[in-house]
Amino acid sequence: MNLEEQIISSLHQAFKTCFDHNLNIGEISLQPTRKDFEGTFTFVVFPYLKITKLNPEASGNKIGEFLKENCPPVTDFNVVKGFLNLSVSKASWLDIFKKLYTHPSFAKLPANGKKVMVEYSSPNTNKPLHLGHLRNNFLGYAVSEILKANGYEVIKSNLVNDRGIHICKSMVAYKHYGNGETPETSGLKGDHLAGKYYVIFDKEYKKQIQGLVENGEAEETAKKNAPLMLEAQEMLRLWEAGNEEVVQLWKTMNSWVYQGFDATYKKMGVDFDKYYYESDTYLLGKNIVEEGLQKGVFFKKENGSVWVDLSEEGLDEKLVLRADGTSVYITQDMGTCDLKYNDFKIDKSVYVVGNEQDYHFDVLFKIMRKLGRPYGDGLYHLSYGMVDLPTGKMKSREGTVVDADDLMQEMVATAESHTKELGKIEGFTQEQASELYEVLGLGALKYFLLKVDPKKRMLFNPQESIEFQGNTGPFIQYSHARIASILRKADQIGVNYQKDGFEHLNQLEGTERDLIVMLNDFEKKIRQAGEEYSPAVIAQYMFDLAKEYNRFYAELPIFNESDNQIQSFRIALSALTAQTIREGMKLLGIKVPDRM
RNA sequence: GGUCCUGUAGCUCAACUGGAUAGAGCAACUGCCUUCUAAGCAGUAGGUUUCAGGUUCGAGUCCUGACAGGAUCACCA
Repeated sequence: MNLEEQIISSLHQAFKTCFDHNLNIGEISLQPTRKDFEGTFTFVVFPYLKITKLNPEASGNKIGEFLKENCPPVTDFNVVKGFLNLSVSKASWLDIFKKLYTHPSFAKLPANGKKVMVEYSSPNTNKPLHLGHLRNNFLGYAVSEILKANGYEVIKSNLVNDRGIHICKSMVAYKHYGNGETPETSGLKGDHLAGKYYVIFDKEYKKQIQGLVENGEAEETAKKNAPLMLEAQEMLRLWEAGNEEVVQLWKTMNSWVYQGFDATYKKMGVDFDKYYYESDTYLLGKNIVEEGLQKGVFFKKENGSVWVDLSEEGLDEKLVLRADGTSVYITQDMGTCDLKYNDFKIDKSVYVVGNEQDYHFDVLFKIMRKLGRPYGDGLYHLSYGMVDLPTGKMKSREGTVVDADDLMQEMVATAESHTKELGKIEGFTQEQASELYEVLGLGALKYFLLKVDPKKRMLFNPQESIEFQGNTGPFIQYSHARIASILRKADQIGVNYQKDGFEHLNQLEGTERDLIVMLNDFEKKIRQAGEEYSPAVIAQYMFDLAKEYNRFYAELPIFNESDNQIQSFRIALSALTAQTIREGMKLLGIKVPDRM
């Protein structure tokens, strides 16, 4: 039983004894005491006045007295209005510290025997990744790590959108204007090469439309009849028919793109356990349409198209199969949904996809539940908001996208110049230095994108994201490096801080206590982040923890402390903080340096 | 137009899910490097939580209605 549970149990007892009332344990909750008041936990008595039949002040006092007498960790209390503030003994905090410090895997909850798949990234293969993908990838990776820490077995998957009209556009443009260019001859990363031709397609296509319009065609028909568009559509048809030449070009260009993506993923520090390719899955789902018809979940219209009626669920009728019997987007998503389950027997399936697809996933999940899938309740759309630029929305065709590779490179370069300016890397080898720049640059970027609640749209201001002060990744990394420095020194001069150097300690400063309180919260934060699928919870916690540590660091001496026990305790407290920062940042996919 | 999301300090974000005097960072200003990393710490200033009602001991949080921004409503993906 942890401290909070212990106090809650005593509160339960208090109501029984003082007011002869059996309070439901689950209904009792404590909240942190506000900084301006004495105490650590606060119990709000307002909701219970009908039970106590006393005024708020008297109720608080009566319960407080009981706890002081009967709950050993509670040493004191005060009542302000209806708020009962509880102080906890130093010994309890020291106990908690010892427990955390000697607990080998405090950052991981026990396995719960459940499997979850997290699908994220899911790129199109016609262009390189951009800023929006960065948010997606960092989120997906971090949520996977967080779910692992919550005891799930996690399968990270990537559903690659490798076929369709978009890649055909790149292929058509390449055929016309490529002159046999390859990543090798052009010096371009494969994904950037494909993207280059996607842009060329759009440019030439627009010229053709303009030409047609000038010849008197309406814009609508011009868009449909432009030769390049017709050619792309024909290419898609040929691809589906298995035309050898087209398939060959498709394979070649996609393989270039994958090489490019691999490099980008590596730099981002994300990975996948399972790749799905849409070229393999796009025909799936038709059998489910059949099943749905038989079960009466779907119905057929006169022209042969198949629909689902979700009006009872507050949505509309939705098409699941075209009149000509071909699939739509949701058809294959139904199929892939089953495929994932059949492959891994997962209990939960998380889709990290932007909020512009809220409606689509709402429909998909409702359909799968209507069909009675065993994993139906485990389907979750982790919907995240767009990333805006100060100049407005990113539009790939207008060239206002922020390229992922460029941005990461820029962040690393900024980290480098900033670090050199501060002149703190004496004695670093060239290799160590560039490793540090990577860690800092990417740490800054990841933290910037992860600290915001996923579901909110966010503004990406290049200037601010590059800041290294305040609520940033490097600030947290810096706090870790400071501690690492202390530990090096402690090892060097032979201070024992492993377990028993502070066994008989019986005093505790306020900042030390505040730090322990915060460290003790880690498990709760991991749980909350898992329940809410929100790395932002961890990010916020990391910042608060680092800030608390820096306060401790500034206020209290360590190596100038004359009392050996206090000294080794402070070093141990620092070590535990470092470990918590390391584990927490790992959940965000951010590395922490030992020196910076 | 229907549906959904968002609206908090000049800017970027929090607020433990209904609790006390709404908190951080950036930007501005003031202190602190002869103690362990100043990428730090302490402090000052900055608010009618978009607006109007309602629910109750108590509302940034819940309900209703405005207003603003965004997404979506394809036999596209």
